[in-house]
Amino acid sequence: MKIATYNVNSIRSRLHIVLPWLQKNRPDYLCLQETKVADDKFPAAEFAGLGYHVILKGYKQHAGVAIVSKQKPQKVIFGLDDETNDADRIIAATYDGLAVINTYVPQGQSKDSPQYAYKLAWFRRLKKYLQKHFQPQNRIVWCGDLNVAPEAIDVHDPKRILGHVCFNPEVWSAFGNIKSWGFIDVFRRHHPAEAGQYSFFDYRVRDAAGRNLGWRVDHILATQSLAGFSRACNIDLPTRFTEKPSDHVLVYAEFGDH
DNA sequence: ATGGTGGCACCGCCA
Repeated sequence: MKIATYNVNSIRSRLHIVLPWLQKNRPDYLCLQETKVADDKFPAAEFAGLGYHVILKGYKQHAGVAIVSKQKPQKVIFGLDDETNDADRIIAATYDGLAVINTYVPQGQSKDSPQYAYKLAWFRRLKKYLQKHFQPQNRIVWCGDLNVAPEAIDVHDPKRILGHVCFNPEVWSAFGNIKSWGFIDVFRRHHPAEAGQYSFFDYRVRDAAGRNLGWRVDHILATQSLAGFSRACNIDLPTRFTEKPSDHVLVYAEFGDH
């Protein structure tokens, strides 16, 4: 089983990257974030043309998530299933005993902003959601743009970046609280202590990708029963070195016996 | 250095 996650920063502006990647690599699942498109304008036919199903939720302008899959999803949950819901930030589906949870966690803007409080609360809401809908002993993969760099080796300049909304003890604790529910960082399982592997490069930093000035904020996590079978997890840097790239790159993992 | 770039919406906002 192959799964990938990619913050596209507009799906309509990234089809020239996504469709060839799908065709070449044929993953079972591709989780997309920041599709930035309302549902009726999502380019679903392009995915159907490659033999993929797609479930999606987005409103105009910001956020938006989708799961592209070979198999038809059985049960789909849109949003956090609470009052605020945030259906354009989390979408989950089950496929024959596997649950795929795709999230676009709020970035948080700055530590003194309401958006940051919202981000921290978002992790608490996610914990409730997991407890309500899922069980950690089952096969679950949680992936997406989680807007957290978990360790010093996940950013290019930890001393300078410390205190950022994606890199500080408070978000590490919020993220750790979700992980402790039952998730293992699949990338770190295959690359323990390896620094310099990033999934996000700020557009505003000159030649960020060329100079490898990045952050690892896009993740693939899995519950123990699934993570035990992971075979590889890698960051697809070439998705950054193309025409009109997203500021994120694609991350992919493989599970199973071949 | 209080910018920089990019995307979508509108004429700012979020990242």
